[in-house]
Amino acid sequence: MIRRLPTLEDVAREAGVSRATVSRVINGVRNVDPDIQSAVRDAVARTGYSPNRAARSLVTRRAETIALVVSGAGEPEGEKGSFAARMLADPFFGRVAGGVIDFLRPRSMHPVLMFADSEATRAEVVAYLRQGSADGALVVSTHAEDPLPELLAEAALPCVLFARPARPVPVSYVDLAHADGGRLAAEHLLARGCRRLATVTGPLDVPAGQDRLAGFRDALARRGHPYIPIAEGGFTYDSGAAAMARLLAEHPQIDGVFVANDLMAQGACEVLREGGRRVPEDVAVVGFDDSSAALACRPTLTTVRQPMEEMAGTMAQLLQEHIEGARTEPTSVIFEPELVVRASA
Amino acid sequence: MIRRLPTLEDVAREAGVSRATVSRVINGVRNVDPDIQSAVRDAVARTGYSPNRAARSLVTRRAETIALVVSGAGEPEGEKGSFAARMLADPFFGRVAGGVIDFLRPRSMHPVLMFADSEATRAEVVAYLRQGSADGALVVSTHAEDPLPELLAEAALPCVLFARPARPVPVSYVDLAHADGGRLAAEHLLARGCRRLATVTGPLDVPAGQDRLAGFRDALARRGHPYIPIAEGGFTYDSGAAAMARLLAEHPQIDGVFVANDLMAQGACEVLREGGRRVPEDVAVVGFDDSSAALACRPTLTTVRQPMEEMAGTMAQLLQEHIEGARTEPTSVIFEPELVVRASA
DNA sequence: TTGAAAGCGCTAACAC
DNA sequence: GTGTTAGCGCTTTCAA
Repeated sequence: MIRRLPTLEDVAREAGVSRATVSRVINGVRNVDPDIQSAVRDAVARTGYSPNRAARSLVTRRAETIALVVSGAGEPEGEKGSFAARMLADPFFGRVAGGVIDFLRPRSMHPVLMFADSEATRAEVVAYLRQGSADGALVVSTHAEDPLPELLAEAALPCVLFARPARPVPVSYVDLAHADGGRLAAEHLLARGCRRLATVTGPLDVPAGQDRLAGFRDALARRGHPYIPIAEGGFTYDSGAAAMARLLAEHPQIDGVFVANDLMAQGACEVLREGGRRVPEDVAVVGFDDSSAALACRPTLTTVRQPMEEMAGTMAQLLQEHIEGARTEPTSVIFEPELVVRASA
Repeated sequence: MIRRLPTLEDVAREAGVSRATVSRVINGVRNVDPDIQSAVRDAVARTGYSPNRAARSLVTRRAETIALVVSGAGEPEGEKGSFAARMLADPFFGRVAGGVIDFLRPRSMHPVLMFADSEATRAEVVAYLRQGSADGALVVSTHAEDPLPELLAEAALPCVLFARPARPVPVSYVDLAHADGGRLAAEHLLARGCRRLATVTGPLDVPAGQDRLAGFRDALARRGHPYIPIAEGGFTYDSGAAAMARLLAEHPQIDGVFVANDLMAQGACEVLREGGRRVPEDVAVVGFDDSSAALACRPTLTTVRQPMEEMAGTMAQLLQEHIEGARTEPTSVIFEPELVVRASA
């Protein structure tokens, strides 16, 4: 019995052929005699061989690994925990990661999880890719002005973003037609009879926040509602609750509100309830994303669905094409949102 | 300008020294003249060199990567999405992953995320480690009778489990003194005056479910409460709601309930509210975990805190020791729970 | 269709 | 304290 792990050489000897032949069989290259093929396979089984990834990567120059990176600004470590912990607790990230993984798994690939929220950690991401530890990156930015996409683009490293960057950068991305989502929300609220509308927006320095608001406003303006009170939130539960409270204090007559994501909508519903408003009887609420928060919320949220798993899958697909060189130009793929009607509006 | 990435050779030439010397500087090996050190560093900066991971791994036999694997039984793909998506949405997993990442990050390591819920995917995990793609595995099992720990142990692959396996396996693990947690819950409920207690348990085929129940029962028995109605749940929101409904139907007089995790407690609170019970005035509720669900729940949950980030950090630490050979025998580290009093009890 | 041989970029003896 | 050299295990021309 050999004490080290079996190598190609061992298998070759066992099968009575050369290393090259074993390699061909393993990699499914044609032009190998069927008899020899099965002899090799037997030898592989007998020796319990499995190819050494490092050795293979060294010559193919492929890590067969991709990085899933969550990139944010360097926020203070709140009591909600580290950046990584906060992101992992966010249902939005969960759906994106799930979509990526479901695309990768059938291909026997597994993502490396990275969190970047400082210059040092961003540099680490770039270094990781440069040294060939991963072939490309899927990046989810949580903030406007995130410098990572540019760093990656400058280094000519394959990457695909989830959502359009705030400033133009020559990289591929997948995104949602956020404005259409805002319109959907406006039309639904109007259709159910709401007349005193307001909105809790996302951060107004990121495209998703801006576009959802723009679409909502635009649809309302076209129906004769030129002015809508707004309160800006930060896509978190707490910020949604706080924004709702402000709105309620200044405009107690509100009968319908569009909240730019589900997590904030959950916070808003809570504030509404504490303020003695029934949802949807007194105030109808429409959320955004259709994340797990939409179902966890009481009442369950009527929301604008973002097909995140699909978007994430496409993102991974695009990255693979870039890595393989099948696609060289930056590409964007935009998905359409869909209204999901539940109890809150 | 060279078109390929710079190699050690390039840096050596640039600095006028040998490859070995550059390697020494890069790896911080002593016995290098300070002048030469800085000359090398300059050359590294000038060439923009970064070491090729595959080449290094090939000779060091270290991937400098660990796998974070979530292992479950092959459940049908419910409408809640794939296995990966479900796990990612679970606040329990989020805290574990966050803890692992926070341990790894300062060490410039990044975990590879793997999900195993079938024989094929479990084999993939084993193969991944065997081929040296990762040096070890951190495994979180979601089910009793998970065969993965045994597979890993048999292959002598470094791994550490989160929670004691249902059947004894010679591997290291971190865990909580679950029974003590159950006791804490019982004492708190009794102390606040509850006399008609009940409990929603976790799955009774896993140690965590059994032990929490045993501790709860034990503490009550010692105080003269020999019989407690129970309803078994599956650690999910829905199962908690369903179990609570059963309990309420059969024992409408209940005035206090210990629910074996926060997610189920959230579901239980919802059922209680729908059933016209005020929490905690009519029925006090104590959860378990102190996950994000505890804060999201209305009222906020009084719960038994599991220091998961710390446990996860220790798990990663143990794995590193095993990988480095500093630790060879299976080890267990048990943490103590703590009661966190909030609004629900 | 198969084999021989040349590296991929790096580390680690070993020699100086 | 530094350089020389021998591989690590694999893929891939190039010949046969």
